[in-house]
Amino acid sequence: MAWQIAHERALAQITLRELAQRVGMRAPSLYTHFGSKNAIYDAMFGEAWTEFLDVAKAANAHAPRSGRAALRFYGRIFFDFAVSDVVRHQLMNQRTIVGFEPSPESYAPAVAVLEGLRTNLASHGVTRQEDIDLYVALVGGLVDAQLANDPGGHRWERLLDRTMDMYADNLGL
Amino acid sequence: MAWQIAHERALAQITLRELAQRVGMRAPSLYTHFGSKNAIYDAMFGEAWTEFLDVAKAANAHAPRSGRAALRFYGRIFFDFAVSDVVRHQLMNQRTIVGFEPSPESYAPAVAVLEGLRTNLASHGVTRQEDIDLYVALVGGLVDAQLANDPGGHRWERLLDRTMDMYADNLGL
DNA sequence: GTCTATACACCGATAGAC
DNA sequence: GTCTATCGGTGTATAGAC
Repeated sequence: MAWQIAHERALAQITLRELAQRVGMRAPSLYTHFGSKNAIYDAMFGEAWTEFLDVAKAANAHAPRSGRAALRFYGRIFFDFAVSDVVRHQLMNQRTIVGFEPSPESYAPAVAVLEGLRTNLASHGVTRQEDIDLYVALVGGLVDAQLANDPGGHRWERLLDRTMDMYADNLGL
Repeated sequence: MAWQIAHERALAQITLRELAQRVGMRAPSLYTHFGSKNAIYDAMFGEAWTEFLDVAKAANAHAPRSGRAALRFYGRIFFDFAVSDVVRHQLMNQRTIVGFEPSPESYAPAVAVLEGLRTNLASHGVTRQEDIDLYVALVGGLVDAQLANDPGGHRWERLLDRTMDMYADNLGL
C-alpha cells in the first residue's frame, strides 16, 4: 500500500496520514507497527532487494554458458528490473530519502545479490575487485542515464549489449 | 548562503526560516526575491551549471590534441567537478527534490555544456548520437558509483582512464 | 519595493485515555 | 492496539507598515 502511494505521488511524498487512512487506521496507530517513518522505508528497501534476489536466483538457471553472453545476460537482468520501476530503483540504489539508512537486516538481501554477482562473474574468470567495480559502474551508468534522460524509452537500453561486449573485449574474454 | 545550509544539513533540508535568519530576514521576506522555495533551487541549479560551464571552457584551452588523451581529459573534468561537491552534483544531475523542475533559463548553461561536449567529441571523430550517449553513461556511471559506494575515496576514480581507453578501443580511435 | 506579523494547512511524532 | 488530542515544525499566502 505504501508502494502504491509512492507510485502515485513520489517516494518522499508518502505521508503517515494517507497511508494510515488507506489501511483503515489513524496515523499514530502506525507507530505500533513501525518505529518511525524511516522504518517503513526500511521495510520497503528490504522487500525490494529480496524481490530482486529472487529474480536473480531464478534467472541463474537460464544463464548462458559463454562468458560474453553471460555478461550480457546478468546486465540485462539488473537493467530491466531497475528500469521497470523507477520508484523502487530510487529507493534501492539512490540515497534520496534524507534521514534514511537501511538496517543490517534490510541490507542483507542486497549483500546477497552482490555476492551472487561476484560468484557469477568469477565463474567466467572475472575475479579482480576493480573488474567487478567497473561492471557495476557500467550497468548502473546505463540505468541512470536511461531513467534520467529518456524515462520509458530505450535509448540507453539499446547500448547494453554493446557495452557488455566492450567490457568483455577490455578483459580479453 | 543556501549552499552553506545544504552542505551542513542536506539539499532537501534547507528551510526558508533558517535561510532567512542567516541573511537577516524573516521567512516571508524571501518571497520578495523568490517566488517559491523551488525558485531558490532553480537559482542554485543555474549557478552550478554556469560554474561548470566556466570550468569546462577554461579547461578547453589545455585539451590534448590526441583523441584518446582528450577523452580522458574531458571525462576527468566532469568527474572531478561532480565528485568534489556531492550536494551540487545531486542538484545538477539527480532528480532528488520532488516538485523541482529547472526553468529554461537555469537549464540553458546545462544545454551549453552538452553542446560543448558534442563539439569536442566531434573534433575527434565522435559524432553518432549513440556514441555520445555511451560516453555520458560511462562517465556518469563512474561518478555515481564513486559517490554511492566510496564517497571521498578513489576506487572508481582510478577506473576513469581505463574506461575512457576501453571506450576509445570500442570506437576504433 | 521591502519587510513584518499573522495565519493556514499540513507534516512526523508523542502522551495518555479507552 | 487503536484512539483523540496535541506538539513543534514546515512551506506558503496575505494584509499592512515603512
